[in-house]
Amino acid sequence: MQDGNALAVRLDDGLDEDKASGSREKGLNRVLQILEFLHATQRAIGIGDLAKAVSAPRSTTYTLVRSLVDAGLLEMAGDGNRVYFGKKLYLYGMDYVRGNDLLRRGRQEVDNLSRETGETSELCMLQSGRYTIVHSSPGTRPFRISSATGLQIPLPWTASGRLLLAGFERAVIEDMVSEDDLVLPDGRRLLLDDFIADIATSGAAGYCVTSGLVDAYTKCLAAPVFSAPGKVEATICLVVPIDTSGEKTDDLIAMLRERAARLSITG
Amino acid sequence: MQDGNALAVRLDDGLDEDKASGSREKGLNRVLQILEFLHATQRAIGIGDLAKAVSAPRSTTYTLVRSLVDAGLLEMAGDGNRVYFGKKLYLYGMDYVRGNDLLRRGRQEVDNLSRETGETSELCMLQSGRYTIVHSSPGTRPFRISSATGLQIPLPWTASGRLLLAGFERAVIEDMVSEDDLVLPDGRRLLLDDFIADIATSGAAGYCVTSGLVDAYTKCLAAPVFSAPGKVEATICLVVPIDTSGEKTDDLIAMLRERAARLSITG
DNA sequence: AGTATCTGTCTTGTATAGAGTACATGTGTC
DNA sequence: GACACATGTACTCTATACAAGACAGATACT
Repeated sequence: MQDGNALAVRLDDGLDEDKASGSREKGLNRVLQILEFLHATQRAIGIGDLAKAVSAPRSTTYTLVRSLVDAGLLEMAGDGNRVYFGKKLYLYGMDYVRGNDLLRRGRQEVDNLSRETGETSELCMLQSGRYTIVHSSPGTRPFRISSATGLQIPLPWTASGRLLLAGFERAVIEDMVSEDDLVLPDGRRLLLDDFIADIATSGAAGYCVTSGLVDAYTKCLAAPVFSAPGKVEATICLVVPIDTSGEKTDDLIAMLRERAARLSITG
Repeated sequence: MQDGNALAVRLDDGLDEDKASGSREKGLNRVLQILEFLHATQRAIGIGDLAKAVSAPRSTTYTLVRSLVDAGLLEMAGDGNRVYFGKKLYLYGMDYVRGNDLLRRGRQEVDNLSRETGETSELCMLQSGRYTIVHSSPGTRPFRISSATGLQIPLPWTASGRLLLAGFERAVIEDMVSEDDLVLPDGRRLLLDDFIADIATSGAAGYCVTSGLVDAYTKCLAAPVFSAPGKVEATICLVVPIDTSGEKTDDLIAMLRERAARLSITG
């Protein structure tokens, strides 16, 4: 592996990584970076490469990985000297689901929706200032739009993003959305003001539709799930072909809004 | 802190906790203890209480929890100043499932089994030297035997435990099984030699049945899932009423073994 | 009012965890 | 065989992360 950068991934987001560089770094932070990196790459990696990837000293990485493997948060992957997430993280994740009504019911509802409509359906939330697909159910189309659970996408690219930011101060939104986030995959550039206006109208309307934003062939319908009046905790959304008729789209939106309302906690 | 033990939970297992006590402790270890404690208690807890529970200084606990909350591994629970597992752990857990064929297929198979037989079915694995219920599907009996995912039970109490230890050295087994583990819930005491003999016969037979071990009313049927010839990676098991007829038991065992074989990777 | 017990933040000294470096071992290539 | 480049472990040295304690603000009970 001469290039080694085949694994290059955006890490410099949630945790501000590099700072003054050369300096000594807290072990816990290194661990958080390791986990974040594994989440981004979605595959097992050798310890040496891992050290490079999170730009940590090799010796440190070895000791940290040993701790994590002993604790079961990481596991040595089958073929020898690679590590990936471990069973413990799965167990903790299940604990989270159990303690979180919204997630549990939301997953169920999303599965139902995709089965009933045949379209890809997703449950989305804000995760440390970023849009995250928390659960996704594929739908039955021959060429289905796949998007992995846990994928993080810039907020302005999505319908759900517009709903999730409802009620936030302008300053907070500016903080969450980087310049890069405003550039769509096809190179087009959104204006921050337009985006903020979209947020307001979507919030008022109680749903949001975006067409051809992340790609040219799909349209995204989303409805907000409230954890308290005015507070959007999550969204459920459907990804449909962009040429879906207006009538059908309206039906799906109505369906989506009804399900979202059922999931909401109307305190 | 004279009492404070309302929250006392067995923590002194995987990680050897107390050691020389008064001494300074690595932040990462404290974090691992915190996660383990939350997993054991299965509920949100105040930061002050958390500090007591893992016997860490309050100030340290505050900083660690802040880091973990910022990273999304923990979340402040709804009502104010309590913490519990966060979304990130769920996402990491899903990554684990995705990267782990056996777990993914095993969950599926267990769900099928419990639907087809109506009995409680479980997927079990060794997790840092302890028996762990990795996935469990309830079955349809009016009074069903419930056992939570992630629950850890002494190996000698279970049929799966006997299969999971197949092929291990006697010394290793002695190391994994404490004196307490040999005492059943009703007070009866198993002999280590008998247990080790059970392991051998179960391994040879390719299945294991235990009756009335954890409680007087149930019988546990288990079959091994292999990750390589001779290496037991997991078990699938059925929990049935103790008075299930011999004939029906035999049928279920045959079914179980067939499913387990299908899950196995026969290198 | 006074007392007691929380929570959350901040500051300071020092034990120690992390960084750097070296070395033994393994593997592939020329 | 010599070289380049991995992995995994072991060793010091010192910058700093942890621990302890003080502090202000809440809440609660007498």
